[in-house]
Amino acid sequence: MSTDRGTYHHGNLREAIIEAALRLIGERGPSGFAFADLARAAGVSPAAPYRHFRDRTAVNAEIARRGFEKFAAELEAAATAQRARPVAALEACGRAYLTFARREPAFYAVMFGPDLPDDPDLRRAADGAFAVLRRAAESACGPRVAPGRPPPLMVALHVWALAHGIAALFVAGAAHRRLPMSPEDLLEAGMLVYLQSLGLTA
Amino acid sequence: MSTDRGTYHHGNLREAIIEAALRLIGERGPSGFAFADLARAAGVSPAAPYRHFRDRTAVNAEIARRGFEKFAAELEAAATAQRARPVAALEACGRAYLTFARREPAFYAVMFGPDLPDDPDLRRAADGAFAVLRRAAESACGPRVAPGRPPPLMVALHVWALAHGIAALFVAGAAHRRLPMSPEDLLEAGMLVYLQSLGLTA
DNA sequence: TGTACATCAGTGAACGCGCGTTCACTGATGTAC
DNA sequence: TGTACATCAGTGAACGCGCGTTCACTGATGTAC
Repeated sequence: MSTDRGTYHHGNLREAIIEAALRLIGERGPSGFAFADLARAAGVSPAAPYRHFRDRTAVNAEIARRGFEKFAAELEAAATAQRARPVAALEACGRAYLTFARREPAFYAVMFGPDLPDDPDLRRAADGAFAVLRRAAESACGPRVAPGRPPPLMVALHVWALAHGIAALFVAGAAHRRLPMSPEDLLEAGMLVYLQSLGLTA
Repeated sequence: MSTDRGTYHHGNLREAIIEAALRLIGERGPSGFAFADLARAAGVSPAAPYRHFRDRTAVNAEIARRGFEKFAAELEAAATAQRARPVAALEACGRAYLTFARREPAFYAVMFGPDLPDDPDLRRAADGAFAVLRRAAESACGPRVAPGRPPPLMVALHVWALAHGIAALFVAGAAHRRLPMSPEDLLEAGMLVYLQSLGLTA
């Protein structure tokens, strides 16, 4: 933020750029700013960011990577807090999904937005987040899946998709999309119906 | 497309601009082009589009509005084809959702993307599409909702969110997001589990 | 049917601006001796 | 502990470009009489 650093070297420009990008995304939406804006926001000459990032896409990739790591950690924390009750843990993951979308709209927008490169590190981070949900689904489903029931991987995908759909439509989505209940209640009700069908209850 | 029209007046520039925008969005993603590109793509001077659209956001709004109308029509057609079996009709709506996302990625990206104004016409069109799903849910749930079961509105929201989540993550989303099954199968399995729980089967 | 005229969609030249990128440079930092 | 030097993060000026927007205009179209 400080335009006057008082020193020639910034010290932590890389971090400052990421922070500036997150702030700008929060204010104006993703792709609502230019690469040069990052330099300006960090109080640095327009050439300086090139020492750290090739271009805007590289900044996005780094933001998304960190976002997925943070996301994975929060899902993990939510699941761990309910580790004694696997079905409740899975539900807690869903809730954590919505919480993340609400509290970190900038991360969320980049993580699931367009303009992301096919970076291996990024993919790994995203897979890591999904893996948390998958493990939660495996615990919830138990060691033996009854015939005719979806395997845990599919359960994880259903929860992911439902939570993502609710988050995209009603949390991160257009502000004018109103809902006669909270997104959390909508998700909880949906998961309840779904999990009951699998013979699982929290 | 034709740069040489041979006539001073274009005749149907408004349509040509919309078409050009859809084509460009399809090729480079939403926000992957400039307002001036639309004039170029339509083979017209850079000032011409101003006769029809204020700016890029206005073009987006028009695309989204048409997209929602088309979307509503396709959901309606899917439901009508199964009108004898209300639960199957609701499932067909879900499938139509995915089909639309796959066949009309440009419309889809704009309809659910950022950069949309809070236009009343647009909102009406979006509400109209949801209304189709809602009616399908009402038919599927039947006239009397058993106590403890979610009301039809909520069922419609669950189906909408699940379909939207699957579409966003695995149809329109990052190409690297792989799935060990088709999005259609994932949705069908999810709806099956969900509807079974409500005592509904197609 | 023909003519005059109003309308308005599209022209094309022009503008100022800010973006992305480069460049030779400068000065702070850390390390070898 | 002091000095010389290599490294490299950040400077600031400069560039070409294309964007968004404006303007007085032109010519096609439709309508009134």
